[in-house]
Amino acid sequence: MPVHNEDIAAVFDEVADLLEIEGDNPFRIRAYRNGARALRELGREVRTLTDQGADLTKLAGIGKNLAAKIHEIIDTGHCSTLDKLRKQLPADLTHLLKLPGLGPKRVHALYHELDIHTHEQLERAARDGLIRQLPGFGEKTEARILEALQAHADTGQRIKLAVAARYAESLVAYLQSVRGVEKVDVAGSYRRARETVGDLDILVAAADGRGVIRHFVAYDEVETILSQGSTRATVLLQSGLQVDLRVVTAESYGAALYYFTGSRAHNIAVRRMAQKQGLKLNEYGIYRGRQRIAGGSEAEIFAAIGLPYIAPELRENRGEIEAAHAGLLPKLVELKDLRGDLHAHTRASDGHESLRGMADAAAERGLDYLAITEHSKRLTVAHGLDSKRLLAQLEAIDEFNALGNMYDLKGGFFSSLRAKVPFAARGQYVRNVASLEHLFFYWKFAELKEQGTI
DNA sequence: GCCGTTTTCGGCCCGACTGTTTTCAGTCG
Repeated sequence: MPVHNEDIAAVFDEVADLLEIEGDNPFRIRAYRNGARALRELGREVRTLTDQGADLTKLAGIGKNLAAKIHEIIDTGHCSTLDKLRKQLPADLTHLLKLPGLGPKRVHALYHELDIHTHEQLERAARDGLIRQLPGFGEKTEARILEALQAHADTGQRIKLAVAARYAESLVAYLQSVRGVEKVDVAGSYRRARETVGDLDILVAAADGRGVIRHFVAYDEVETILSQGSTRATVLLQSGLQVDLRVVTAESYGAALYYFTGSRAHNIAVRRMAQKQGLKLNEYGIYRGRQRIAGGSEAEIFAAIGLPYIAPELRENRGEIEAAHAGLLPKLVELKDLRGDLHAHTRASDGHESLRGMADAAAERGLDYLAITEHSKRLTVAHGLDSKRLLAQLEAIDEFNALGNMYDLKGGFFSSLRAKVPFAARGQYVRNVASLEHLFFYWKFAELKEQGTI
């Protein structure tokens, strides 16, 4: 049976969970979690490395011990450390950790005091009022456990970045309208532009945190307030999306933005770096002793720790810090780098603009070329072009192109026979890049035309 | 359990909020 990185990472995570419940050395636990993350972010199968006889301890976060366990899992399909732990503790105990509000200490108490290791047992005990009797637990905790069990089915869902953007943008607009708010940003994985987002981390600069937070929790779409203090609050929206808000003063804004953009792994690595320089980095700034030496902007933070600016999209501790040190950070593709659009429709099929309108829009966006990719006659609902109309459009395109640089489209217009990708709405045109097939159709079409075949 | 510009031992990121306490442990991000 093939063993994938994810399988081994899951073993390490479970070992970490069980060790945590047993109250083991926190640093040993962290080492297992770091090992799991290293495997998930490796980018290739560790199995191919072992097949090649590579030394796994060369991987960051993998030492002699974890390397041996990886070999064991690949060779035998088992991890003796996990097997041993599972004999001591029921395997399903780790599921309780997933419930918000239940950490290792409480799960430990629930298991050792009340022999609880399943959701069903937990629910029964909570309903019978047994949980509130445990030391460190109370009525509220018991009630929250019941709530968490109820909500458990629909938690932990990640949503696509574009969907998150809809919630984020209206929340940002709302917060910007609150009096005293100086700046608003969405941090976290949203700012790092990950494909999916688990929750929204919103940062606000304002002198009066309490006032901002009062407005925040009163937002229309807020369903539940999970916590509310003077500098932070957490809510659930009606959609189930969790939103965390942090409020800091303007002088700490850069440090806070950096801190809450993460990723966690990136933060830990950079803090270590700062520590070695005798500096302390937290969400309020960079400190030498008690003196704050930076904090207002991210640029200040990077300057203070001696790194060039690292774009949020790169902050995953996957080599970007080393690359920054070496001056080898990659140049990211930006909107302004986009030279052309290889998929566009006009009113001739199901677009919303004329050829001229599309050319104007392309020129306005600074594009060099634009491909018009109408539907073929096969797609009647989209008013696809038959050969006659297609030829007429080609003529029109040729006429436009003959106008030279009037539109400043260096590559000009060109056409392809059909588009398989759905129509991209105006303003979203950068999202769709035509497949090679479109180009193929274009070239072939041009060739046929040159030959006089069509 | 990992790691090393204080390298084989002794460190390991840091702070806010909640609930249960009566000064703090547990959880979370």
